[in-house]
Amino acid sequence: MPRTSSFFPTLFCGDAGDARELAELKRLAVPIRFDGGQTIFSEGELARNAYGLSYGVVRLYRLLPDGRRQVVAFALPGDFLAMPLAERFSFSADAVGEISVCRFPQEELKRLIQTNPGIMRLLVEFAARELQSAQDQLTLLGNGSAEERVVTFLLNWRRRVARLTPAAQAIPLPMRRQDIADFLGLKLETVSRTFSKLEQRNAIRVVPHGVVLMGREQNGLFAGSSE
Amino acid sequence: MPRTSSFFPTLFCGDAGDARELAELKRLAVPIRFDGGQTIFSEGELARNAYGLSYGVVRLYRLLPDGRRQVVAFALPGDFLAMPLAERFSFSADAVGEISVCRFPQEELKRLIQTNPGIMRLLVEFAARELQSAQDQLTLLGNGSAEERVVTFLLNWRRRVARLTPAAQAIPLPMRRQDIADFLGLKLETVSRTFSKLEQRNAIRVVPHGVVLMGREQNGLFAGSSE
DNA sequence: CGAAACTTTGATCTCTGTCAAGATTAGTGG
DNA sequence: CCACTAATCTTGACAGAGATCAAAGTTTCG
Repeated sequence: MPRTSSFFPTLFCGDAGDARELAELKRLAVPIRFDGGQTIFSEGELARNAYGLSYGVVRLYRLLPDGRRQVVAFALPGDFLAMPLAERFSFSADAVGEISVCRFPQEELKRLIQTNPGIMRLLVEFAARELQSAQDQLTLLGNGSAEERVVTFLLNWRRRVARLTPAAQAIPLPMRRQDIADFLGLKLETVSRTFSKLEQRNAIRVVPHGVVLMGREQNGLFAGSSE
Repeated sequence: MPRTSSFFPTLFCGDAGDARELAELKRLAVPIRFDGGQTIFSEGELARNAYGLSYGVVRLYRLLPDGRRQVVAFALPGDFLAMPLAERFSFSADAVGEISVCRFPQEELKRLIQTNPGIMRLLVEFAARELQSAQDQLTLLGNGSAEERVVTFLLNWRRRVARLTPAAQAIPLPMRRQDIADFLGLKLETVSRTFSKLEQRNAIRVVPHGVVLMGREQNGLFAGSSE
């Protein structure tokens, strides 16, 4: 699993944000660790803190009254787990395997953002990227067959993971089949069957905690999500 | 159809943004009209201009290589048609019936935004609202039956329209069945059948360019989108 | 008035969901 | 370290919601 720079402020600012702004952000950040399965925050809760991911994978999801679940996104290091500035969380977040996050006191972060155009800028860009990624997902759920959804998911996931840990033969899939299913609007049996079918066709190989994409399975199916 | 304040800058700023910022925004705005069916901009195009909607309805959509279409959102007065600051449009936009927009030269708008924290703030909030609305839609497409999708669409649409034109017995539906279908990830026959089924059950009445919701059909199905 | 566009309705098929049983993996305690 | 249990994943059989194909009805507009 991604073990890289491993500090949210650095990852979030990238090369942009000037040194002073980065320093300010670091000053507010409180590092915290969570075990797999633990909940960082829940839908509807007052957003006293903001969270940025340093290490690991987080699933962001909504629960419907009748128990159905929609995984809205999987967060990776460098992502805010929710838009800061929002009054309340509009989804829940929990750790997929062990993670580390940076916690920011909401009020102070707000002040920091509103007085630093550079950070504000990064935030708008982050929001725009998230929005586009959500629209990609929308397009996928609105039009794609089970196979298209799974393949597109794998390709997008690989791209995102590769950015963090360039080397890597197999694509790590730390989340459960159920998580993937809830992300793709399918049932877990369908996800499982689709994996099997792709494997029989030698398009992928299913390994313990991931998959290996075989021969240039570059099915450019749907526009790739997030940037 | 919505005939209200009818000027984008005013609608966008609401009560927030101070007078000077609003004046600046007005100064950059060039009003333009389009007929129904005309395209304002297309996916992939360089974003030389930004557009804000003053009057009418705009469908924002993506086309897949094989001709399938996903309507990503319907814009109403007060909405930006796309995030300013983006280099290129990530979807196409065309008029549903007659509309008026404000066109802004991208570069100057960018400068205005980056020097006015108030406007920047409004923009972040707009982005956050759009993101949440996209996630609501995701949840709907990932979990909802045809009927849930249609009912949720009607309720959300009514809420948004009501904000602009408070009085209104029937909910206006200026878009085509095909547009609704492509928004909800269904086929137009399914949308049509679902309308018929709801009508037989006396939940709605289908009228020439809209529907009337009958007796408290307050099916609080999914979290209501956008804000 | 008449043609084109749009909508509704019908008949059938298919993909995915549902229900159920096995197989595999992970985790625990002896 | 192994046996045993619980959790997760895979596979099978069947059913159903929505897609597809086709035709009739309605509205729009020149």
